[in-house]
Amino acid sequence: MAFEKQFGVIFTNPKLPVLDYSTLDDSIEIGSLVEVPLGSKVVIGVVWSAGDTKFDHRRLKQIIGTINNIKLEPEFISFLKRAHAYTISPIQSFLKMAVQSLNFHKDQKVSISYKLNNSDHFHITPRQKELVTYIKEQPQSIAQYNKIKKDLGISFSVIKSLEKKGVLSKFVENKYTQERIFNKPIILNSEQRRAVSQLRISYMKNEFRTWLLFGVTGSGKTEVYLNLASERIEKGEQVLILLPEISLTVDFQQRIMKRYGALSGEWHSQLTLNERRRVFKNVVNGHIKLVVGARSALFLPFKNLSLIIVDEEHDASYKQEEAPIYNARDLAVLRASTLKSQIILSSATPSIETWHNCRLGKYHKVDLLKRFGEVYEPRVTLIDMNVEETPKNSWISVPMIDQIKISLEKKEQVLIFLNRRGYAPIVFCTACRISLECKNCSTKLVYHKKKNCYLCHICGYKAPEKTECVKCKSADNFIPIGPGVERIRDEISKLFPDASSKIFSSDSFSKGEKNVEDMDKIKSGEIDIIIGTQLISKGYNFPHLKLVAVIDADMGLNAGDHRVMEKSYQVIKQVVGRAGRYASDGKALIQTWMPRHPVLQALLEDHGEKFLNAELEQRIEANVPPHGKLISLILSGKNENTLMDFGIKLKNQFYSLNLQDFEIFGPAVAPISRIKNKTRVRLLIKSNKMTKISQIEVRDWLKNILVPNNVYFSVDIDPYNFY
DNA sequence: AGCACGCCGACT
DNA sequence: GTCGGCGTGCTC
Repeated sequence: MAFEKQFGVIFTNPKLPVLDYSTLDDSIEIGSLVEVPLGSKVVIGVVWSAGDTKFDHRRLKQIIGTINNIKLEPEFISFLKRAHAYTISPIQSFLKMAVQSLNFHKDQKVSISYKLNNSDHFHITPRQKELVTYIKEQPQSIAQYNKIKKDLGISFSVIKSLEKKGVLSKFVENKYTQERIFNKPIILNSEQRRAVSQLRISYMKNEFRTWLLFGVTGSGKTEVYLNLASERIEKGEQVLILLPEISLTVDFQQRIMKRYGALSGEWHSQLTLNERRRVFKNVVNGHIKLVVGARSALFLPFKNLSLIIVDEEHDASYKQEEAPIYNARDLAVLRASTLKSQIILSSATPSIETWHNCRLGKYHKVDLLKRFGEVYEPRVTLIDMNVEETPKNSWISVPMIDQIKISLEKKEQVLIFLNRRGYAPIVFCTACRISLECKNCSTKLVYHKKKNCYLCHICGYKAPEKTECVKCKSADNFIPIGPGVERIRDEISKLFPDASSKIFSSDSFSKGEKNVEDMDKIKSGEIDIIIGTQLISKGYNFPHLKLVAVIDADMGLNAGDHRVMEKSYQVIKQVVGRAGRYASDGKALIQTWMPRHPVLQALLEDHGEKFLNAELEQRIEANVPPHGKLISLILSGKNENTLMDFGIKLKNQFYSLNLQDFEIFGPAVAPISRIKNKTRVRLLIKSNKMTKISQIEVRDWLKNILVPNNVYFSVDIDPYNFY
């Protein structure tokens, strides 16, 4: 007997409230993924709560049905709620990330394969024999239907009759359900074994800790966590590895393939809808045991996730800057805590927050120490640019040129690092003394020589080659100011015309097969000089690289926020770590105008821990995070007056909360005052102490703010950017 | 977010 | 009189 039940359903649209629906389906319960009618459309929702009895029953519409019988686990729902409570971004936005790939209306394509069972059937026709011989030669005696048809040109009936005889069996191939070979463990050194066993023991004691796996580049952190991952996977549990960049997942997949003989589930924003659906489905049903992905993979509804790994946990790419604004590393810790599972944050240059949490005893540190003769670190030399001169429009100093020359003569690979895409960051009209600006933002356009255009690095606006100066309407007086990687390459080509070079940045290296090719060329040493932005500092291994040359170490140090020291140290340390991982004579040259600066001294002395401790002390003294807390409020919209009015209203409301340890700054027009043709106004809330109660009050206040229709309002907890 | 409703000015 | 601008409010 089915009784009508009533439920509240939540949607993926933040503007929609929880709405009530009825159902006769007994299998529908809280957490069920459903389709419901809404207005004139059918939308996806999640059964969220018991129904509201006050709502007129006669007006209820019925739930159409569940989607593939998927039900979100209570643990996962609780994670979404906590993510919402922490970030103050609408829970619907997080839900959207969890179910965004569920366009199940279109049929999913599955590739059908056939597997050979026994090849010695007595009665067999010539065509059938041909097919049997063919399949025998295939790996694991499995062949895809499409491939059989293409290679042999046989008809489907041949396959069908063999299937009837029991020679072949149908096999719905799923590259994730392939049998895995877990018997290729890499031999660990004693340091790695110690780390693995420390983490394993903690796991077996059900301690559910957050670990920082701390070790220099090349100390083998990856092997340590892959070892632990294997143990979980063998038990049938799921493991998630988060990586900071999409481009890394390709490289990482090759590594996984080598080790496990199978691919892991891959998850990032560039997947096609079909791939996305397939991975989603197999994560939900538990077929995919290992997921390697970018930050959004954190919101996949795993069936039985038991270990999360955040590789390069310090990386700023984990911070999503668009709504919902969140830091995947922090939310990963949150998810692990709702799961009651272990989480490993891995880094050679940990973030100050994580370091702080270790010192407080909230997180636990496991070190991978250097072992003499196994891990090499390059010798760092600073080049004082106050002493060295470079000619106009060149940026490589004489000592650096000399070293590059020596390396090239020895056939050793060189990496030149400059954290700036394009040819020149500013294009200046000498007649009018103004520079080219973006049409939609208050930013300068960057000249890209290869693409032959001017690009806005904030909104992506592209101005064509023949763009004119807004004032004199002429394109004849433009000169490029300052260097980007493309310009450095020009300089390199002039200095070393015989050397082959390749630019490595998000422009030249985004997706597709050419990447793999280029990467192979770099890895094989075919390319003499790599010129790269910070993309190159992330996780790649270059076996032939011996010299790293940093063009401008001071670039990041000019930004005004509390993270400049940390960020500069991390990126330079990571890029320096690319050199000489496989040999003892790796070198790093760093050009700087501030050789006495603590960041550069820390790089020179190579005292990572000392730097972290000193930086943490300074933050505490200056009352900035991780001591205390920052919350950015960002208002954007067409009309600056409306924004300022709303900003002032917010400020007054904040004052009436009467909080002791909090201050509020602003409203003020943001440093980048206009993005995508919307004016931006910012406020900053700062707490001097970590008073939990006040924090909750601020959060509760922010959650209930009524935002005017023509204002976009976003809250950034623990901001990274202040523009 | 969509979409309908409705209030007001401009125009075949 | 009718068309269409967009501000307001609802979707169970």
